[in-house]
Amino acid sequence: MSQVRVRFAPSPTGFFHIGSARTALFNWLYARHTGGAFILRIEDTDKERNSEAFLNLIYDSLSWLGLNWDEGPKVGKNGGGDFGPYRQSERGAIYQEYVARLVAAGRAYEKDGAIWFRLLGERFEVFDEHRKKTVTKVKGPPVVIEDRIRGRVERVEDEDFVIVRSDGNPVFHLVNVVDDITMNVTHIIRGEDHLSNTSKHVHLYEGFGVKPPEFAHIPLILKQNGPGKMSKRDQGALIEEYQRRGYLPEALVNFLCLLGWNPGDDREKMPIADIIRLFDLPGVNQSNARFDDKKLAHMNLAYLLELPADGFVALAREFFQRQPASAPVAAALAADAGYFREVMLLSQPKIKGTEELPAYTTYFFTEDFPVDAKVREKVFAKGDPKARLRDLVAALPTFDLTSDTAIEEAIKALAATHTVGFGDFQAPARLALSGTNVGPSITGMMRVLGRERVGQRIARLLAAG
RNA sequence: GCCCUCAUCGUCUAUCGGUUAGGACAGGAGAUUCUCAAUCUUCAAAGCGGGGUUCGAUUCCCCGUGGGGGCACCA
Repeated sequence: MSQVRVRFAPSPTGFFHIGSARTALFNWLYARHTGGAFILRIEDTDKERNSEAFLNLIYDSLSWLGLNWDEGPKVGKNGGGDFGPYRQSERGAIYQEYVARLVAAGRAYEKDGAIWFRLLGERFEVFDEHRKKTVTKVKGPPVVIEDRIRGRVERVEDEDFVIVRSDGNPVFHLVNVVDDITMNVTHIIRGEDHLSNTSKHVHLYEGFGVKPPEFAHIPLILKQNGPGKMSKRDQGALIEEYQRRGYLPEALVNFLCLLGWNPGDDREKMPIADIIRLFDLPGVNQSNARFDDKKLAHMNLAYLLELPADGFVALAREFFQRQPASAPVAAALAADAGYFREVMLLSQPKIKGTEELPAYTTYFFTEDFPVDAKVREKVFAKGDPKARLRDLVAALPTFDLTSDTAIEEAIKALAATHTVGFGDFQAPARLALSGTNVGPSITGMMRVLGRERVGQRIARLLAAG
């Protein structure tokens, strides 16, 4: 059995989105599972819509997701593999040669300046109601595709089709097939939206006298609200967005695997090594899957929680460095990495995603933080918060602020002497220190902020009202 | 309009003819806690409809219905 060779063939005409990522992922998984080669081929024949920025986005997104390619642009020193070049814009001569072969064999002909592929079979004219014109149909046997995921699919291709436009540019179907032939691709794993095109492709293979590779058409990802498949314009569709929001690529990859595939049991969160081991084409579902950002967020949370301290701090640092409007944080980051670290570690078990970090931690980095009026009203409506704050300020100099447990003991002792509960101190103190009622443990906040700032903030709240 | 394809809780899915139809996310309730999360317990929630085949169909076949995709000198 020869080596498996799969490819991912995006065109740099737009943002890199979830659907493309999953197609790339399934190809990559299959290559890694079988010990085959994962090829990246850039389909940049559409000169009008191509852009270098989108091309770089493809490289960046794949790299971020951890989908390394064995052949393709940016691999090695010369060209990136033995079957290059890997950008269609550099393969014009190859296409010309293959078209010439078809013409020589009588399987292609020129008409209206374009070159058409000739189907075999009886030909007849018919008026097409839908297109309102007379077309030449060809009566031939159906193309039979033994798809590795959908099973047997039959389809009749009944009209000759253009393979080279009148401007000289070859069309997608032609270049796609020629590239797959010349790159020795063994398995074509692509979205179901290409299933109907496959009959054209099979005819082309036959025209070239080449046995078609295996086909595996994977289900599409549907947008979570409204009808249709997910496209670049849909909410949550862009890989770039998750990158910017500080999602963990491992979490996104794990989530994407579960859209249309499962290990056969109840396992969901699993290391990539396990996924590679268990992934196979027969395990891929046939039905389309709807994107669910809640489930993705949950997966991200699960990965976030088990991240080691250093990893989380590094992630937080990267995230804040990308944020444009976080001057106080940036300053703190530069001035006191230790303090930044303590603040972030306080937040790790509490937040659902890195993107919550700014709102969750601003008051650690500035004295100029807002006080939530509603929370304030609520806190002041119960018990005697001012008395508790005065007690706290008075006792503060005697507190051991080196550990959370010591602080907890101290507050409990203080509460006991005033015959009130821990909560009577917790709520007003939290309001004073953070201006709100959500956040890390009050003991952790006191420890990290330090005696001086804790005293000042409580005093400030007391003075204000 | 034509062609292809799919069909289990709201969502992602398990079940390869016989199950109290299981799990996860989301939702409800409770526990715990120093707020909020997390965590744990728990509740509610599904086989699109109609015909077959079979002792027995969610599972196999057919027809509907519904969803998705494709029908270019886009990729």
